[in-house]
Amino acid sequence: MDEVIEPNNKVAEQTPKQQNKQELNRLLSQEKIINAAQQEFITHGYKGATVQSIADRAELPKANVLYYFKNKENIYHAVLQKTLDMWDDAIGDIDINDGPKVALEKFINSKIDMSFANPSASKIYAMEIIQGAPQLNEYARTYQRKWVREKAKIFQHWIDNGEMADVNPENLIYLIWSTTQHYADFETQILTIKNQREYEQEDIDQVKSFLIDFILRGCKLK
Amino acid sequence: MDEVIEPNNKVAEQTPKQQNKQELNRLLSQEKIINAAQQEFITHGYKGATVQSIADRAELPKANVLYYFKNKENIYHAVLQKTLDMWDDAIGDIDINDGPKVALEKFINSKIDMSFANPSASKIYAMEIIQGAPQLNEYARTYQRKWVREKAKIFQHWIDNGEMADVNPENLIYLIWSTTQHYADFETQILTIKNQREYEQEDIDQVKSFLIDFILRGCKLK
DNA sequence: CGACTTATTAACCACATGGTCAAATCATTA
DNA sequence: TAATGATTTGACCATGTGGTTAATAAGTCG
Repeated sequence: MDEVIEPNNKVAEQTPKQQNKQELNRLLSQEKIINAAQQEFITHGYKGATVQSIADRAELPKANVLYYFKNKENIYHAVLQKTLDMWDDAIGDIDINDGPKVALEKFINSKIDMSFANPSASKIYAMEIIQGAPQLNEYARTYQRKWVREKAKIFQHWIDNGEMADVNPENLIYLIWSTTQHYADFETQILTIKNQREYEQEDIDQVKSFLIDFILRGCKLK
Repeated sequence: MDEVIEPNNKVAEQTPKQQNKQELNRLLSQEKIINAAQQEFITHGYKGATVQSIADRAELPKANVLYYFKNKENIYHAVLQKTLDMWDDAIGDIDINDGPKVALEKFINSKIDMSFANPSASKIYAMEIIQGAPQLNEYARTYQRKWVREKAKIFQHWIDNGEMADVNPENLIYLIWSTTQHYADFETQILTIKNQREYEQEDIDQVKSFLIDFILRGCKLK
């Protein structure tokens, strides 16, 4: 009886995931291209990554890549967009109701997870900022500025309430960003110093407990 | 005919500071080129920086630039070398005789000063590492690995001696590196968020006291 | 099936760029 | 001052690369 309102109708108009062979294949190709491009952009920079090298890595002919994305800049934008989406998704929020200790733990945790799970996104983002954020200025100017000021206000509230040490909230945010992202961006350096080929779960756990412990203590929450 | 093989050949090979007009001019041009190249490499990446753009910025004809540096790769190496030299010079050492508190204060201080005084060097270095350190692998493998292990040992000594909290020394070093360099590498982002055009002395002092305070507390030194 | 849309790909091309060269100029030294 | 060497620079060229095109194939839908 509760046979739903739409039995076999075209539901899911929002996300028409795979309707037919063409559609499916198109999405697949686009993703292959974006992933290939991401790697090429990281290792060779925007100008250094050639459409041909992206095509090779995606195992598609160059003309086919240009068929899906009008031009190289378009590919880059797609990569950047994917990066920002991931950032927004994965970024743990800072909830005033959690109180400083739990909120910080949650936040640091999710940042570290993101860093280790997808270092490529972090790297693309970092390079973009270092180069002067030609494409992301607007993003920083609106979205991030708002985010930082909002969260800073929450920290300030806790500080005024005597719930944590009187540290500058903005600098605290930067400290968390920088320390967590460092393990993604400087992966090569850290692994070389540690003489390891890649991170292990143990490393991740170790970093996590170190940072949470250290930062909480810095905030007099421990 | 042949005026001797090497009669009065290049004297003063060590430090021929300024002997004559030519020598002086050569050094001047080389420095102009390296500085111009540094900026171009930061904003456009290795491949994206053209010899022509470097020449323009240095206010020299392209052929002249190629006269002083055989090719583009050579220019890049010079920029990288300058960066590493600066790193080595400016990096405050960690002296076991200072004890943890003073040693950390000194170290953080010099790192921050370096970051704000020469963000370009930090950026070049960061980009190189993010891209997989194609040129700096050897540097990390030998010099840095040794440095980190040496300093980690000093921290461990203090920890064993009960002079500071039992934090992982290696992660502590990364934390200091990442937090201090962040203000150079992500300068664009931070300034955009703060809605400022450039850092002021006040900002530098503020960051300095925040970081020293926070890190010392994290190490239970305060 | 048959009309139509979408996808695939080799062959091209215009142009930017790294690097060379040779002729002219400047500096140094005997 | 003359000889020698260092520097300067416009003109040039080979190559790599982003992007186009056109012809063919594959998929879709009535």
